[in-house]
Amino acid sequence: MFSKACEYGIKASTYIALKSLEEKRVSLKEISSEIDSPMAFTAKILHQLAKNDILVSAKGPSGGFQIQKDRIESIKLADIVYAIDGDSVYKGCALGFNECNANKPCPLHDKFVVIRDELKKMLQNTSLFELTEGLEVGLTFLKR
Amino acid sequence: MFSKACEYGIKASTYIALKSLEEKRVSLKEISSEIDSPMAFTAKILHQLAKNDILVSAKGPSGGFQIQKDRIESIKLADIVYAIDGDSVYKGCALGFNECNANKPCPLHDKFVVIRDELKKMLQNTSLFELTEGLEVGLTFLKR
DNA sequence: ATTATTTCGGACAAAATTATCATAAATAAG
DNA sequence: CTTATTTATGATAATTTTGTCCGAAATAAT
Ligand code: FES
Ligand code: FES
Repeated sequence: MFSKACEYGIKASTYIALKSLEEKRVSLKEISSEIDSPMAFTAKILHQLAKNDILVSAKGPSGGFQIQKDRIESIKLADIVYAIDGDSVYKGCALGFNECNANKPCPLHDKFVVIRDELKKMLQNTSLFELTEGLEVGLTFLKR
Repeated sequence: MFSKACEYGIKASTYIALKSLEEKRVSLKEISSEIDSPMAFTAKILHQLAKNDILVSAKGPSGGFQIQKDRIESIKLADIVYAIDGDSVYKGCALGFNECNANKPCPLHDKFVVIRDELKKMLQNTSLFELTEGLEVGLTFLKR
């Protein structure tokens, strides 16, 4: 469904959000340990998210990554997925046409669009804050 | 969403179904031309589908692929996807855990399961026959 | 039987994705 | 200013997915 990069991106963002809620900045090392992801690969993804204005990075000792507290509620999953995987999730054709187009649809178009739109809605409606809620109370997990 | 292999598999199966409705067997060459897919790669996918009892293959001159007419309605997209991509579409975790498990869920679990189940239902309810209907009347297409 | 055609099957190759490594750049702290 | 720490960046490697090639096996037609 999502690329590995995207999965790491979502998990990392969620963890950073969780810590940012208590004003803490977190290092790459801590992040990749907490979400169980390859460190260097995660670094690139975080860099990508920083470029896309989703999180803030700081170099040097006591540096790390953070998300502005007041944005945790307004940053949606869709923003993260878009920053990493682009719009393929929203515009992609089920059967691989370059672009989904209702004027020259693939046989699966009608039924697929319904699902894809629900996925889209879900991603657009789910904020980073929501993802942290279950984590805090030990109801959900970022690694096993 | 689906792998390339799966996309080709669905398109090929749909085309074979379309021709099988008029008792025609179709060659690999014709198939990959009609769905615009790499021939040798398509061959492997068709072979895979034949092994999984979704279509019948015949070697030699005037050989090719066919689907039993009386099964075109009962073969569902889910069967094809399963034969090629396995159960990852149905059991996969949104954030990459080995298996989705409600007892130790990822932060996206609850919202993701809803979408995944709808996709599952859609695939289980959509028959190969349904996909051919639009094709016959020029409403849908297998290539652009 | 021979031949032409077509799927089967395995080895191989290319491309994309995922992951690692080494070094540079920034910066906080002493 | 120097040093230690941490992100940034580009090169490289491993893995997976996608795609190609070629000969083997089957079989229909002559
Ligand atoms: S054209 Fe294929 S999903 Fe819309
Ligand atoms: S555990 Fe991640 S989707 Fe169920």
